[in-house]
Amino acid sequence: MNTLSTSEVTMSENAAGRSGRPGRGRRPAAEVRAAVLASAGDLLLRDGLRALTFDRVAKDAGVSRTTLHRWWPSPGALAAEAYFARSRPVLDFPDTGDLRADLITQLRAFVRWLKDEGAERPVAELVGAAQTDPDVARAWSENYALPRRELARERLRVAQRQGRLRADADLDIVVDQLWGACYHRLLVLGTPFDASLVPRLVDHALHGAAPR
Amino acid sequence: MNTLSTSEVTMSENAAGRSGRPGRGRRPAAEVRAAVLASAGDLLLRDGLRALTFDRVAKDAGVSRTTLHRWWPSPGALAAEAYFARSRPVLDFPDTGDLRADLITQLRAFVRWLKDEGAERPVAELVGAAQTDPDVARAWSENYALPRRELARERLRVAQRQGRLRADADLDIVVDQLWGACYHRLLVLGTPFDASLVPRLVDHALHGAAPR
DNA sequence: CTGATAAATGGACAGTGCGTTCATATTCTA
DNA sequence: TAGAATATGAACGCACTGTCCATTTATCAG
Repeated sequence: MNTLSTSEVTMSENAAGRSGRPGRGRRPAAEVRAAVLASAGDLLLRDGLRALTFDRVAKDAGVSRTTLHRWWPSPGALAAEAYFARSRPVLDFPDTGDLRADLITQLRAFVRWLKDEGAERPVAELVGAAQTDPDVARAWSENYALPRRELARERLRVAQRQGRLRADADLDIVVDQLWGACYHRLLVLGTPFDASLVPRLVDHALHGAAPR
Repeated sequence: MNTLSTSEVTMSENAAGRSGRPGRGRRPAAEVRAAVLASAGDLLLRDGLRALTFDRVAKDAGVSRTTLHRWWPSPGALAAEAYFARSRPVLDFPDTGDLRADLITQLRAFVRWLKDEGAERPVAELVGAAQTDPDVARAWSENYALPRRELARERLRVAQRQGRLRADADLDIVVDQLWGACYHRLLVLGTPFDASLVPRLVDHALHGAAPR
């Protein structure tokens, strides 16, 4: 059974695609790029990563497939770029002086981004593709994972200097235990969770599970 | 550039494959199954999940491609089964009475399994494939992720009853923060780690990062 | 303004892999 | 031992990638 048969995939001619142009010749780079990213983003959100092929993007964006091969090494890499182009810029990490509150704020925003803003599937699929596609892996770490981890680390460093974290605390581990717990459920276990998990998660990371 | 060109993939005729048989007709089920799983496991370990196609497994195992379609819904699902057939059975969780020591033992075994026994790539690739292949997802959670989480939870429950964990501790979160931290680095960040991480990880989970 | 360069286009082709069907030969089982 | 189950080879259609090409047009340097 082909789970990706053509009939299942709705093909909505993209608005940005090919506005009544003639057949051939060079077109403005910005126009082409915008049409491609728009179509790729739509496809990723609507039908998932497996539906995002060069063939479909080319048709939907009104662009030659050759052009896609020219600029993106793989459909996955295009998907990653399209997703980042559309998702919000990285949020600054708040610093209200209250570490617990700031961690809850930021982590809750992360969970809501996943659960309420439709990021869950694209994120899971992109991280998934990154495991076998080096181009996706690079795009993901450079554009998303590592920058965001750095923001978290900075906030934790400040807290540590202020004595709100132990001097010997390993800040990378704290990050891994906060965000990694969410990714663990999302990617590895597939068990549900929502923003109500966040305060408990932060309290566990700050105070541990052992008796005081 | 095709990173999977035929020339790069060494094709080693599998030992279990087709020992000088005639062309047609039914063959012993056990023989066929063993040859398939052996070839699939070899391919997965040697060349990675993307190289594990029905075509290649069929040729390498000396088996008809039709047979593979009959018994496995996708190459990913076959890869998952092949990997579990070859990896060690789930280890019992030790209970020496020392929770910290037991957690370190078990988590260290996990990290060593990843890093020293070649499980890192197959695990990452299988979890990756699970994000877009429901059959892989099911095989992974049923055969690996959920059973192992249950073992960890049981050990934690005992500790909690003995007062070694707070009564209001969330045991799922503890699991997420221990194993999830490793998966976070493996899958999301792609940053290196080894068994020396484990004791710090356990101490953070037990006592938190905040000052006492 | 103009000529050189860069780039997008449609078209075609081969290669790989999936999914399916079929008649046939063989094993398994009741 | 008869009938059911199933592995086999072969073939076909389909989707997608990767690559080439000649042609047409945008862009930019001088």
